[in-house]
Amino acid sequence: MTSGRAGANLAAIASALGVSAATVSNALSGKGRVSTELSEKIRVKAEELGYVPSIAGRALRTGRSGVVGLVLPDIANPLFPQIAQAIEKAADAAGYGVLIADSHGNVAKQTQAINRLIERGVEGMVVVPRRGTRIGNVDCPVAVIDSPSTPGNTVSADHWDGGFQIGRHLAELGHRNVVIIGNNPDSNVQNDRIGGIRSGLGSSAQTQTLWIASLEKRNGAGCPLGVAQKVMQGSTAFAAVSDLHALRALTELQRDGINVPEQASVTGFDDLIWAPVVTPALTTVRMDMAKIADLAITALVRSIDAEDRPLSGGVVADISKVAMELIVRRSCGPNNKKQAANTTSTAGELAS
Amino acid sequence: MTSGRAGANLAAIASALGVSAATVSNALSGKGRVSTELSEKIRVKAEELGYVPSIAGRALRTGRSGVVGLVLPDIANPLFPQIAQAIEKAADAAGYGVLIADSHGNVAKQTQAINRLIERGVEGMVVVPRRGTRIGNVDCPVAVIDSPSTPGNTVSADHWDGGFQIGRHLAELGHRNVVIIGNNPDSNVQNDRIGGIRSGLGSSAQTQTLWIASLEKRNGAGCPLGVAQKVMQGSTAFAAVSDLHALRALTELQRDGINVPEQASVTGFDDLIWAPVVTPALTTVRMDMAKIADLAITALVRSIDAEDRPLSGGVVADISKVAMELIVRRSCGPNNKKQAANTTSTAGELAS
DNA sequence: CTGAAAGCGCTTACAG
DNA sequence: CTGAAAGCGCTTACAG
Repeated sequence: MTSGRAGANLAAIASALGVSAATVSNALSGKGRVSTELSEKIRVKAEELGYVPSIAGRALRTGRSGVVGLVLPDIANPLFPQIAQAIEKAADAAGYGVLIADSHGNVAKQTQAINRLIERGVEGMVVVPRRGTRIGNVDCPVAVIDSPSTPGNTVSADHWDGGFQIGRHLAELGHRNVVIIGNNPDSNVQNDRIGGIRSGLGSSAQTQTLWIASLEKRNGAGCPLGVAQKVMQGSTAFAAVSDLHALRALTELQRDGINVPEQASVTGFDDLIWAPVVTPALTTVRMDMAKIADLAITALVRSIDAEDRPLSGGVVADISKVAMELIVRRSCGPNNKKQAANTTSTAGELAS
Repeated sequence: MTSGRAGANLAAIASALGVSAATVSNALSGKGRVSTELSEKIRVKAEELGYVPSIAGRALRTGRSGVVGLVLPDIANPLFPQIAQAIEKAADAAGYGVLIADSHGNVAKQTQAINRLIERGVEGMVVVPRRGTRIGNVDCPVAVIDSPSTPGNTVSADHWDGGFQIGRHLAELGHRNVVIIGNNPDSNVQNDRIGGIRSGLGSSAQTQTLWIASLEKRNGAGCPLGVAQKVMQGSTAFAAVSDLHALRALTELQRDGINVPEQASVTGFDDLIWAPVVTPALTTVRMDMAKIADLAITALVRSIDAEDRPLSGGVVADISKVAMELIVRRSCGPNNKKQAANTTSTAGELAS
């Protein structure tokens, strides 16, 4: 906040023009208390001197930093880049800069990250909480992006509806025996998605849930999911709560000689970067990140403006859930008994 | 930068204790000009009042914002999360906050992003430039992370060496006919990697390069790479310059009935999140992001300290390239003529 | 060891 | 329409 690396400050412009700093300030902020001609002269001079306003000076005077924080549980998570990008864009449009913080690791780190952000003077923050964390008692407005079923949530995708769309799509393709693949049964987001999938499939469908975390605890990280076996046992579709798990299922099926989508359909979630790239391309569901970010930032800014330098901050209350969009790609085909039976033997030949 | 949401500022502590603000400042900054007992009393009082120093006040006085910028060409790129995370961590360790900026789109956006960062008072910035961009004439120290062969580069992975390790590994496994998969021939990073791969394979190997961008321009986005056909024509390995392209090749091979690694090996680059998760797990090469980030931030901070509020900034000069680490996983096996010949017919059956 | 004073750059009532 | 003055919170010589 050295401001004038380029040298000029308000006073410099003022003295160069023989006017007061107050007038320069008024002219540049365009509040209209200065004559048009003088304003114009000041603007030109400012440009000429390469004037860059000092955020520090302004912040000190107004108590506003023009910066919000973004707390992410794990920046390396493949979904968060989308969030970060959307938040940055929305914040920028609202005139705010974005300071990032990674709550990587544990809840203590999250609290620490939040505190550091406060020390750095953020006016508010958007936080994507760690699993099972409640954000309480933060000294500034907070918008929480999590899951509609999480208390204190501000905005999020309608994960349940996303699941419902997937489930309905599979049902329409004729799938009646579906394996749902989740990672962690403690995740609100995952449970919302799974609930939606089940509901979308309808009561006539058989479902079972494969929890990767439990499986890996038993068999070691990176162990096979055993999806090919599920196909032998009659399952015709795999609905994963993330494109990452869908990818895992897809490649394991292929490696074991099962044709996707002829013998088994695979769906994911989130439209991650590889979804359109793999063969066959993944059917998935996408959240409208831009909209979520807009809502989060709008709510945050409203709260910041409403408070207008109070002594206590707080959590912005529940607002809305954003619809998800189904993206149908080739990994998902009709359940065709004859073909499935047909290819089982071929698969057998190849698998060994 | 409202500082005292919690209320207390230096003056409040001072008057509560009947001392001067200067003394409080000295005590809290620990520069040792205050008696131990008084220091302790001040520290306790500060804690009690929930004192949070005003960055704005300090910044205005010292001319230092304690913030650096991070400019990324596309936050949604799967590799950048790792960069962002590492930079955030390194900056945090050095006492700096990180303001993010996305130069998404074009070069004009990049310039604009840089300017906005300057307006926000960053003391320096780390930039991962857009392809083919030179960063010049920025009003603060800049560390550039790109490729050793890019002029003005500050730190980066040794992409050539990473390629070399991949190439040598494939050569040791007996591969003599390798397809290199790149995206864009204009990328310094990709060219470095490809040069390394060729060199690692040695002069006895036949190589050809498949440029995805050109292919897609002819055949449309998401078109098949035709990798199975390459196998029929005698290629036994595919070395991609990114795990994303490796994944594309892998799934396409599997979909076309080619067994990986028995009939063809596949390697990637960057150890992206799915590399260990797919079946077979991808052999790849990883950059030491933590080290790269440390070097970038160290160089940046040194430059910031050296300048100590000059009128001109500039680019931190060339420094170093960081070794890459080969990660061998199952996607990569020995070239075994007999087995390859053996499975070709099976592949043929399935392919149609 | 402690304090009084000045000043970083800005904005905002308030006077004129 | 324009200006003089005060003050946001901090740190840093300088005196004592």
